[in-house]
This record gives sequence, C-alpha cells and structure tokens, in this order.
Amino acid sequence: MKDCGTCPIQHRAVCSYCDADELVELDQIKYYRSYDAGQPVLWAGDHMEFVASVVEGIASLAQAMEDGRTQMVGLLLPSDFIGRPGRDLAPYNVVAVTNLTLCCFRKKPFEELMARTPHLASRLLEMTLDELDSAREWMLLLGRKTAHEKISSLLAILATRDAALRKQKPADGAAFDLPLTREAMADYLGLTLETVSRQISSLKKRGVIELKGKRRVVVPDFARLLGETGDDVDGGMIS
Amino acid sequence: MKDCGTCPIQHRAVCSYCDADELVELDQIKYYRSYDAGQPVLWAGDHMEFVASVVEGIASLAQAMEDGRTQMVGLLLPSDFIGRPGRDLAPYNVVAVTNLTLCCFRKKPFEELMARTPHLASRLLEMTLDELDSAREWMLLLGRKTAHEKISSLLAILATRDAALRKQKPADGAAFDLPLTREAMADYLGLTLETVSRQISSLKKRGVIELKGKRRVVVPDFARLLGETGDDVDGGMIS
DNA sequence: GCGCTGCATTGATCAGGATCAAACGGACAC
DNA sequence: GTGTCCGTTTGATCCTGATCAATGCAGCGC
Repeated sequence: MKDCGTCPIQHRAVCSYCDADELVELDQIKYYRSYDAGQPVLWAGDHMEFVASVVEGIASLAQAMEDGRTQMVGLLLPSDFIGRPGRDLAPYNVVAVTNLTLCCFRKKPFEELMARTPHLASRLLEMTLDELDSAREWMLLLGRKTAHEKISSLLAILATRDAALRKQKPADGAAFDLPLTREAMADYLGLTLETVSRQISSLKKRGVIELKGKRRVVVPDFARLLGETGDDVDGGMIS
Repeated sequence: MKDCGTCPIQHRAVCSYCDADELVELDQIKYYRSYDAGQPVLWAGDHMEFVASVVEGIASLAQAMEDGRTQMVGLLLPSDFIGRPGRDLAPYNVVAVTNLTLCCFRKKPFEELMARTPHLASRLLEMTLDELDSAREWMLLLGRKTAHEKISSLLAILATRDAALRKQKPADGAAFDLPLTREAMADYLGLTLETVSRQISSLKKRGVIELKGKRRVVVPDFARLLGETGDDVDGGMIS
C-alpha cells in the first residue's frame, strides 16, 4: 500500500491500489469540509454533488419512519467512504455524530476518473462488498440477538475498530471512548435508550466492562466480552 | 437492453450493458445447475468456484448462530446474482428455497472478463449497491417494525417482485404464490413461525389478504396492504 | 450561589412476541 | 382404509424489552 503524501487517511480509503498519476488527479478535485457534532451532512433525497471519505470523526447513516422511529444503517469511522458513484440522490440521512471532517471529491470528475481507472473501480466494488457483509452481520444482530448480546456486540465492534485505527488488535485492558450517545446506540441496535442504559449498567456490575466517567470504557478481558456477543468466538474472518 | 438469445434471463442480470463479444465469451464459460427445494447450494466457508445468476426458483442467504438461531440475509429471485468476484470463500449459507436453476460462470474466467470489461464491472458495482440498499431497508424492518408491519412488508415485497417478473406493477386483486414456508418467513423477518402464522391469520381475518389454500395469496387492495407496512407510502423510489 | 439544559440512570408497569404444547390437515406410503 | 410426516394453526403462559415517569448529574450562563 502506498502512502499518499499530503492526504494520507482518506486516500488510503479510495486509492490504496492506484498509481501516482491518479493520486495527483484525485488531489486536484478534492476539498475538505467540516461539520459539528449533531449537524446533518445530507438528508435523504438530497442531491449529492460529492463523494467523500471520512478523515476524522464519526458519521451515521439512518433511515427514519414517518412516526419518528429511526434505525441507523451505517456507522462511518475514519477511512470509511460516503457516496455512490452513479447515484444522484442520497438514500439516507447522513449526520455527524461527533465533530467530523470529510475529504470530498466532486462527483463528476471522480466518476470520470473511475471510468478510466479499473483499479479504482474494483477497489470501490471491494469496499461495497465489505459494507454489504457488515450490513448482513448487522441484520443478524437486529433480527436474532438479545438486548444483552446486542450491546456486547456493539462494544466489541467499537473496541475493535478503535484498535484498528491504531493498527492494533483489541487487547485486554484497552480503553476507548464511546463516541455515541445512549440514544444513538439504541438507534444502532434497534433498542430503546433505557434498555441500552440498563444493559450497560449490568455489564459494568458484572465486571465485563469498567466505565471511567460516562464515555470512557475499559475492557479488562476482551475474550470475555466476545463471549457475551453470541458470536462464533473462534470464527475466523471470512474473506 | 439487449436480448441475450439463448440465455435470456440470467444474461440480463449480469450483462445488460455488455457487447455481443462479451456475450459470446460469457456463453463459453457458462453451465447450468439445478437444486431441489431445501437443498444446500453452498455452506458458509466453502470455496466458491463459480458465480451465478438465478434462472428459476428462489434461493436464500442465511447466517446461523451456534445455538441454531438463524437470520436470512438475502432472498434471491430470478435475475438475482450470487457470488462475489474477488472473494474466495462463501460468507453465508446458500439454500434452495424452491426448486432452483442457476446459470453458473466459472469464477476465474468471469473475473478475467470483468477486468477487461468496464461495463460489466460497473454493472456489478451497481447491482451490489442495489443489494446494499435493500439490505439497509431490511435493517429498518428488523430493528424497528412490529410483527404486524414486518409481515405486511414481506407480502408487499413478494407481490411487487412477483409482478416485476411479469413486467407489471402490483395490481389490486393480483394473486401470487407464497414461495416460503412459515419458518423461512420467520427467518426472514426475525420472528418465530408461530408469530408469522398468527399475523397472517389476522391479516386474513381483517380482509387485507385472502388465502387460496395455504400458499396462494390474493391482495384485493394493494394500497391497503402498503398502508400496513409502516412505510412512507408515497415515498418514490430513490435512485 | 441559582436555574436551566441535555444526557444518563433507575424504577414501576405493561404488552408484544417468544415459548411450550396440542391439534389440525393434506400428501404420501403401505 | 391406516399411519406417518410435515407444515400449519391455535391456545395458554411467560418473559424480555418497551413505555411512562422520576431522579441524578455535569456543564454552563447569569
């Protein structure tokens, strides 16, 4: 994998396979955008004039029903990609969960570049397939896991992704910040915020996690946390 | 869209944008396979030596937990695509729900063809994005809808797809066959088969649907069925 | 200090679906 | 015919998580 110079994080997301020339082109059509926590990035139905990758912070994709029920359908951490070449309208609400910086590429030139760059296109396909896999993992969680297992799964996911950002494996005793409010976790998991709060309290009481303040989580024994998720614990990553 | 001659249905799925030359190449690497209802096509973790499109019948993708809980994560109707270029191992169990005929393409040559055929690659990306969208729609269903809304949504989806196979819009009074057992519907919806059965009985009692035998469904008023789904009824398709 | 606001926790109660159990009905073999 | 098998329906009961409600707690402006 190449180091992409002035734009390391987001270029890793979209062009880890592309050549120097394409990097230069990408550099020419990119621009940065920042959002405050809670600020909407896109509403469902908006015209999307850019695709983007997350540089810093967290964004969520969510679907809402008319009566206010909402379900988060995507959680975008640094290096994740927003947008869909070939589509014009945003299919979901995109909201900045924390302060957020995006590296945006104007859609038209990006698509043109993609059409000329097989590696970029196949990288996009690969990323989309990864997203599809994680969506399907998520479906198992929503459809079949108990509240208990849902919370444990979410904590395990966050701990893993947090460690991955530092290029580490999740380790016993590792600490990370909960980037989501109880309500956002509830929307992620298909629960109410009260249930989320209760389950977190229960995990704390049973010593599976420790809380430093309300947001910092310490996982003394990562394998034990995994044991609470209901997942196949030794299940190797399937590529 | 081209008519693909000897192989109309499945070619429409994978190569509606490709040229005659590519059609010929696809023809050379294809072969058919049939499965009986209930028969497994692939187990999670199997090596996949082919990609395929569904010619006739229905297949399901499902994830299973160790204790037997299972969640369907994909329902493949004629013209849907199975397999992922670039991946070696099947990520889910694939099972023939009804008698099933696949048109298979050996994976290696298919991938080589794809690498040389931008249109084929971008068509694949488009199809994958569609799948991602429907997975996310499904997540809303699993996370936030009531049993009642879930059943109605499933019936609406099946009615719509059934009509689409005949190139029609779902019409009032249209009838279609329920291709799934109560248990398969339960796995689709994240419910138990008893709840599925009760909800169907309730819809029947209230006159939203009629049952001819156990499998044939008549929808006298399609808009009324849609009204039971909890979905934004006038919500246009977002592309 | 005060009150206000936004998130989180905790409690009491309720209800939607799960679970356990029995019975039904059609297809099929004999 | 009888019996069995499988998918389905229906009933009775239980329990998980939703709902309604009160309280806690930290940050912040005044």
